Amino acid sequence: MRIGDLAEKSGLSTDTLRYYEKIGLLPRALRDAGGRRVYDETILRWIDFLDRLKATGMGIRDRLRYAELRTKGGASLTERREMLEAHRRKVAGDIAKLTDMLDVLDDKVELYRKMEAGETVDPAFESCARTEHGSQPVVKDQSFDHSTSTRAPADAKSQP
Amino acid sequence: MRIGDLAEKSGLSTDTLRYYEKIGLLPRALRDAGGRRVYDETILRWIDFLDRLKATGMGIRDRLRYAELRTKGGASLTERREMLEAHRRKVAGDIAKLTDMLDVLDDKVELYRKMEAGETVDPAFESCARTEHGSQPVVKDQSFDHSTSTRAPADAKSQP
DNA sequence: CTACCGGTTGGAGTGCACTCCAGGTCAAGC
DNA sequence: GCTTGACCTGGAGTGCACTCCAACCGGTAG
Repeated sequence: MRIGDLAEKSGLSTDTLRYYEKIGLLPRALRDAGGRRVYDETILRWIDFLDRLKATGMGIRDRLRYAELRTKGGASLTERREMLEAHRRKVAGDIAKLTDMLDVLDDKVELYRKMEAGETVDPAFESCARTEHGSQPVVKDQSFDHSTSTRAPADAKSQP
Repeated sequence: MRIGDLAEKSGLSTDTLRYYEKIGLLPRALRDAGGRRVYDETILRWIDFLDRLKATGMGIRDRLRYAELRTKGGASLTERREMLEAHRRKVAGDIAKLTDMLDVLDDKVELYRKMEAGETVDPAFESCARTEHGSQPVVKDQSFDHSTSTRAPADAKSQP
């Protein structure tokens, strides 16, 4: 498999694949007689996992660190596990944040619908969209880190 | 309230607040006799909502568009609602993606723990972490857009 | 033989979202 | 009166994550 095929199968551009190799996210590829990169299917698993780490908000630095550890083999298992556990906590926190936002959006959409229909909105509830006001993380889950969402002093309104 | 106080209350830096005003995310603030920005509390609601849009992955362009619509008042209600509905679909998709990733991470952490404990992993399951394999979105929700996650051809393994 | 396609390299350019800085103004406290 | 500190402006700089480009090379089809 050459870089074009891999690009197609992985969904990344050839430029991105070369860039990833340059910075060390992908191992240096074997070359054919003409100096062209040759890949086997297994690389797809790694790319797929990298992609997931990225899609779930892990920055390039951490992905790089993880890739680096991976090349060191078994000795790095513990550190890799710790990285994944830390990422798991971040992901769980993000899910909670997004789930909260879903409620906020639903309320706001509801309000806008009413206003579009010409209903007069009680001044006391004008522009009101239920926000955090201490809503507990919705994910029923033990190892969960709220540190990322402990920030807003729970203002209950939001002007449209 | 001057910009320093607002920075403290909102969690944004004074530079960011001025930058937001410059690009139009925040309305041009009133000034005191000395030309300094003066804010009232209501701006916090707007900043808070902007912050949520950002935290849930809305880019500055769209936030800008929304802010622009907001200044146009009631005539823009429908478009604003449509934007929020589109964002809701994105957020719901993101939650599904993150929830999938949670499972992947749990499996990988589990595997690493076993390997750390010295258990020999069956070669057939070596480096195996259950991935998507068609897991339905976990969010029990009707108006949901999978378009963002219809991408990977479900490769079941991922080299650690 | 040559046109063309897909690959190679190093390096420059892009877009986002800030972040920092120089050089200046203003109001209040000592 | 002078210092201090918060604020002002315009513009430059930063970090991330690509993305594009010029100039070149190698294999294959017509």
